[in-house]
Amino acid sequence: MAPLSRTFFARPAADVAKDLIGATLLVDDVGGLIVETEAYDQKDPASHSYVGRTARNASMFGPPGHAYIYRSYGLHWCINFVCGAEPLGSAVLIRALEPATGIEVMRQRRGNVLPRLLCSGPGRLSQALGVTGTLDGQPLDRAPFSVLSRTAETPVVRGPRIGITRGIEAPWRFGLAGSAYLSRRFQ
DNA sequence: ACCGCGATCATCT
DNA sequence: GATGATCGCGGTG
Repeated sequence: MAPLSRTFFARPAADVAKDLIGATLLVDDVGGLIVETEAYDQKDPASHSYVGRTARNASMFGPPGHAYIYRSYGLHWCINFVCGAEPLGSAVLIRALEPATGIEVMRQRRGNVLPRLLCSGPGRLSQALGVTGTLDGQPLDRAPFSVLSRTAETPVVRGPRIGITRGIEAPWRFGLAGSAYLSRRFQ
């Protein structure tokens, strides 16, 4: 598995989101296989970048291959990979992982919960990997991050995104077909 | 299985 | 004062 290069991320968000399925995300050697993603871009009414650059979304307008991390509902952290060429303001939300390494650490952080609930959701996986706002804007090709390319061809399914009230029709959610670690099933 | 709700806070009206 | 790219729990069918 090779680290994903910055050029990998310098493409439209939907392309990156699809190609991230099957890749590996680690934070300080805790993480696993990416099984669910969603794409957001600046023209998208569901996107944080839709209203233009603000203090919160500044990382979305920075260089590709960096993290955009925000707080959700005042409680949870969620991690995105900034991507796209011009125009800026696009990112991929990482929604679910299949846990692979550091599972004991995940269990300590998440509480003694069923394995399939460790990383099945953007807030859950951020908690399991110890992701907080201090990593917002940090590059993905350096510690503590490691994002590694997938090793085999991967069957990808797609559908509408979850938990949004605008842009609900766009099929910009991607998943590993048949995975038991999705936050919700497709179709 | 589905539904409703409370937690908690940055951002915006 | 309301809203959200969420989660976990407790109720009901």
